[in-house]
Amino acid sequence: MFSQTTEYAMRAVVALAAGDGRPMTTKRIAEMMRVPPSYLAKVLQALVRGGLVNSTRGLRGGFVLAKAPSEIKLLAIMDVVSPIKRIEHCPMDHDGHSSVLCPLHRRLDHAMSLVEEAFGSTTLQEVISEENPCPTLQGELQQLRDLPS
Amino acid sequence: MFSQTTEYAMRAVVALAAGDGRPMTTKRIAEMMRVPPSYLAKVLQALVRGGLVNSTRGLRGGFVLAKAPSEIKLLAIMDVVSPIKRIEHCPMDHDGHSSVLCPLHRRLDHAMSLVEEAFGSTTLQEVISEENPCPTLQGELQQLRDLPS
DNA sequence: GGATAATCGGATTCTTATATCCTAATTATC
DNA sequence: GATAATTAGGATATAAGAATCCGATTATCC
Repeated sequence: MFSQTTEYAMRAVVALAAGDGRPMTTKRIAEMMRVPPSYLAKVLQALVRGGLVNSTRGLRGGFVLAKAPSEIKLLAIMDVVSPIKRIEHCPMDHDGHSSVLCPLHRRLDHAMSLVEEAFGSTTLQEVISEENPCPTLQGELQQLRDLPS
Repeated sequence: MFSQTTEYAMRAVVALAAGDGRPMTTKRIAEMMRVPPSYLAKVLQALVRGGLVNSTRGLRGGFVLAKAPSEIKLLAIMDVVSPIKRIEHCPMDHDGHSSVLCPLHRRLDHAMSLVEEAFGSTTLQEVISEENPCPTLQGELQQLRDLPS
């Protein structure tokens, strides 16, 4: 239901949030989060343009979060790569003279509002501080911590 | 956020539910609900295959609901054309040895569950019996009622 | 039984999303 | 200043979704 790009964007931002604050390269994020590296590069560019992530080029460069994880909502990530388009007026009403939605589109829009609400009330901090039973990611993070600086 | 095909499928089924029970042709539904007729034909075929709609060929043929509107949930329509794929296990965990989701995918899956719940608890009957302020559809339905049998 | 109205199904096109690759620009280090 | 590491951006390929078209099939009516 969510686009592949949204998936990758969320994974990337989670990776950065779970890291130690030093810049992470595309390659490392890609390996860590199992994302196609060349596509991830594009997604990261979009996140930079969207103001969620900062990049530094050159040796020892990479990507870091632009704000603290507690300041980043999941919704903001989605908004960058494929924003939820709420239904403003009934798409069957070509003249747009009705500001009230028809029952069908009221339901559709309501469903979207639930998602918006869910992602709008969750911060990255919550996601990374929650107990993490995913063994794959756990292992990767452990390797990261074991790295020499 | 929902596919165009889902939109069209829901519109078509609402049209049938709001009708008088006589078969409606693709053309009429298309005009009524502002859907590309040739594509609607495909969507209707899918709905027939999914068991939500019955079709009769030939003169005076067309499409009718397979069940009463009170027996059809919005979720069933979505399931036919683009079913919600709940996240069973973390897609970053290639071995699939963890049945518990990681925090990120727990959130993503939860958002989907909200949509599933919303559409799973709404019947077509509720949608069509709700007061309908969409002037476009109102007009079309009025025309339909004024038709000679 | 023939003419007509309608769905059905396949083939095709168009558009968008996903993914890859290569070159240019940038920066730390030696 | 040269070198290696890294992002940025453009061009391109591949896949999937959306939409169209047309001939075949089916059913009704006269």
